[in-house]
Amino acid sequence: MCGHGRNKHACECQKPRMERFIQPCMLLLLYEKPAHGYELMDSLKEFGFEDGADPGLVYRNLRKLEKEGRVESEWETKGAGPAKRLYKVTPEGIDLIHSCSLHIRNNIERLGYFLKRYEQNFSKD
Amino acid sequence: MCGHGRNKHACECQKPRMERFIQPCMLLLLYEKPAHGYELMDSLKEFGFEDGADPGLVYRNLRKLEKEGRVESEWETKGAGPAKRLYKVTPEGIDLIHSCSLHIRNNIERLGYFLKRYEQNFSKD
DNA sequence: TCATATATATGTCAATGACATATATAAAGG
DNA sequence: CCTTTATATATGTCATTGACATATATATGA
Repeated sequence: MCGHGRNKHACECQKPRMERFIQPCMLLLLYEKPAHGYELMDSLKEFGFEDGADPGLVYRNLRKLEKEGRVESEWETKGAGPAKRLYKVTPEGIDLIHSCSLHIRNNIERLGYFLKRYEQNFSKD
Repeated sequence: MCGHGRNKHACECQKPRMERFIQPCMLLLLYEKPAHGYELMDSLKEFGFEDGADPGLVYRNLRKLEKEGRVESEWETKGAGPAKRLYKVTPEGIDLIHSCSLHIRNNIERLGYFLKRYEQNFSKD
């Protein structure tokens, strides 16, 4: 089975990977509330990353975003469990959220155009 | 400059690649009318592939789709210019169009959810 | 003490896309 | 006739990305 919600279906095609979609999602979550990677893995479910996002993806993207100055972090040694790195968005990160949202708008338009054209060919009216 | 139409903007983030989006677009075009690669490169503009799609992408995807039985082709030696390969969609290709359209619906939902949440944070009301 | 939950990090491989380049044919213009 | 351009297909190479596996360490609870 593939997909979720109303669109769950037996799948014969490859899953679209939503490439790079994880980055704006992580940034938006961090904008709403500073968090550490382990939390993000879970809250990314809200954006459709089923079963929680892959740890490798999350941590590597966090480090990449930090190298680019989009987020910054500090170690939290206090509290329960092993030390965690608390991430916050920087102003540059917020800029990235804005420009990503424009791309996402574009993509919705393109995908919507595909669907419209798809339905012109296949809808049974 | 990045993007097109209403959403054209000065870009500071990486271009989303619309990974695999080219395949359903090619299949839908071929469903509407059998064509050869060179034509597709041009008509993919309608789906937002600016300046026409990359020849490498188009031809490699055509060969891949043919290997998977989603399209079939025959050489056209007649007519003007060098020999061209005329591609048609197979029933398996049509199945792929349908399941891709479900994925695309999912993606629109996910992207729409991101936008909604983005606007909750940033719209200036 | 042993298993489990929390937390971060890296290794490896395949899929994908971007860009460059190779090839051949035909038409058009000088 | 020769050169340029348009048509047409195909491959080479490299970086990015994602999927999956694995390594590591700390605290908690049974």
